[in-house]
Amino acid sequence: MTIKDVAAAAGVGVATVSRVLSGRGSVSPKTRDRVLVAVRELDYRPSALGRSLKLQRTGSLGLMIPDVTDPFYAALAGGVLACARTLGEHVILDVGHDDTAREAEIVERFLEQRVDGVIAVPAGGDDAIWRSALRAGVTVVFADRGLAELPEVPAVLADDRAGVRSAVEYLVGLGHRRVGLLGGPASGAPGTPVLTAREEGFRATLRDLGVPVDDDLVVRARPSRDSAYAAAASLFQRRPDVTAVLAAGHLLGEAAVLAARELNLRVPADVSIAMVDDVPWAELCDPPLTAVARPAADMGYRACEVLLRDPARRERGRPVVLPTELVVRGSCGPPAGRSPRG
Amino acid sequence: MTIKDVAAAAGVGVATVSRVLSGRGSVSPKTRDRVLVAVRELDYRPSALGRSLKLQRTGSLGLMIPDVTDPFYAALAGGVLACARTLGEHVILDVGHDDTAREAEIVERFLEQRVDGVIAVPAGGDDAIWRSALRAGVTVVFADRGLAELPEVPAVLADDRAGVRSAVEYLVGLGHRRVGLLGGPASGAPGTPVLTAREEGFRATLRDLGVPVDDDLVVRARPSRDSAYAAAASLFQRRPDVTAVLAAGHLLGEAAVLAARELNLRVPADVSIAMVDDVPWAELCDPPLTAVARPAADMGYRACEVLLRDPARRERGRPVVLPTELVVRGSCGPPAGRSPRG
DNA sequence: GTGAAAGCGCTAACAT
DNA sequence: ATGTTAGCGCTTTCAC
Repeated sequence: MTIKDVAAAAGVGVATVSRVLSGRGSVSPKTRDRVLVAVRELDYRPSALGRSLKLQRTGSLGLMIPDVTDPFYAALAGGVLACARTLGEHVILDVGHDDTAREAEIVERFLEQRVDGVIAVPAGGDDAIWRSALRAGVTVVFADRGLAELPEVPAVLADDRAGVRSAVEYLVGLGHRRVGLLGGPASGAPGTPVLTAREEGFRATLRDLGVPVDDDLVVRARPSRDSAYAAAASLFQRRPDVTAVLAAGHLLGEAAVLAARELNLRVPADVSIAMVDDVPWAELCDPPLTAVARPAADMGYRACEVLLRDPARRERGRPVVLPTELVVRGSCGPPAGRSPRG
Repeated sequence: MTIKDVAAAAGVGVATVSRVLSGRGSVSPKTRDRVLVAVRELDYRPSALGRSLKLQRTGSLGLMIPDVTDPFYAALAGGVLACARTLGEHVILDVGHDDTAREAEIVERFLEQRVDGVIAVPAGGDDAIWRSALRAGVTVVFADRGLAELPEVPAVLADDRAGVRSAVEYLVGLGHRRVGLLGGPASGAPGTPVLTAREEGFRATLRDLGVPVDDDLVVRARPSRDSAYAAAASLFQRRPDVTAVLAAGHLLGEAAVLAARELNLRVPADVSIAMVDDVPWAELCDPPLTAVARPAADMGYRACEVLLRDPARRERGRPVVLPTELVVRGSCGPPAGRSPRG
């Protein structure tokens, strides 16, 4: 079924069919109807392939996230889908697993597909991919993480520094003096400074509040559940004097909760726990976890908007920074110390 | 940058370039190199549009799930992506939110995009969409839910009945006699018999075990958090004598946990809770929740395989049924009764 | 081994 | 108001 068949069936030229279907140009009501009838009769569906080829525009955008299974990125993807829908675009999704080689393949594919734009949560450490995309003429927008090497690529970020600050201020306000940070790129490519904003925010806030920063309380995990758990458990064991810990991501928060439970530490009686990323389980935990909510869906939505309808913002490469919110629940309380080994 | 430019730059015909790039046909090593050099020089990337148009095959498949944000469907999507990757396809993702009108739009778009196939978790109640897709010649595979009206569409399902059975047997084995079911389409379109397999499995198992089925203990919620919570809370309040409850989905499980907590019911001392779907938070709960694990990622992977490389299986419409597994954690114990109103 | 040319389905400029 | 046609970028016969 092609436009030709419809034209033949309706006894008109292909241009006319195109005109009635696209609504552009003028056609007499009579012929319009004839065409419409033929379309229904033949169950005709215009091929996006033909159109895209002609128009040099596919109506599709590529979305690359590290992992669909991660509730944060899933929410981000949801935001992108919502926005894309309102703008009449569809989205090609793929997961890079923070592996630059894989990311390169994915972006390459996006380019071959001639997507109208790309939204990506980049692993970092591979500006080559993105430069190549830029050279090819696709517009790229980063979400959740920006790349310092590529200031020309607009980014939509959460205000991590402020988020961490609010959490640390809350903890210190509760009376904590020895608060640990469970950090490191629990998500993010190995070796990249992805999460340093959080660690920096942590240190800066402590400093501002006049609380001494104990480097021994700042631990970094590699981006795996095992590593996160090991980091959390070792922190709790090595330093029975920590009264509060801030996890710089939901994987790390999960590890903290699990490790505390395993070591029979009561939360918040023995140790207070807070984390960055207000994922759904935070509320189901017992006690429910205090968390810094980053607007994942909004970030996705916004990134899509910037990509598709904000050329102005796109030009000047200043990132869009969205606010975070501290959601206080029951996992933090005043410090009470604990006997060594809980 | 088109194939023409490359041909010109290399001083050959476009056919030769095509041959080199596709690896089909024969070209002398000399010309091959010349072409390859030109390709790199010009940073040429073949357009999937042109190729797809010619080949009548896009290398893409449409994936429609109710919600990316739902950990179960996110995992399913992950499985599809993994399989698609190995088969060299890319996936266009969209979310239907169990709204048939929206589903229709999405499928329509898939068809216009000329996807090679569609994987969908259908809301049900709209076979028109799917018949139209079938008529258009696209292969469709359902995942997670099948449509009775469309037995000709292959489906990849979890063995819900067996899963529920294992949970009920476990509960009854623990000594429970008054076990409630939190059911209804907590996910699934309103009014569809989507979850009835679980309810049926529940009743059948109880019957087989010689435990009387109390209809009053079987409650159905609409697919929203609020409705699920209301159903759970009202069950607990109305029937202080229930000693165990099986939630037929993770949204319902969440509601059960929250309601129990709100009503100060201790788990499992006052009431045992188990649920269908072993989502990540089940392990983070306190106590960790016993759950029937359905292989979401496998289902996605399998659905993709069936779609792309199992024409045989596709023909005979028997669904692929994947096994579930009961993951026993700490949320269930022997019944102990509780004083009215917890 | 290589090139010319047809054609995939569509839109838009041009002609009528 | 409507038909004819070129051409979007590619693959693939078919000649040579």
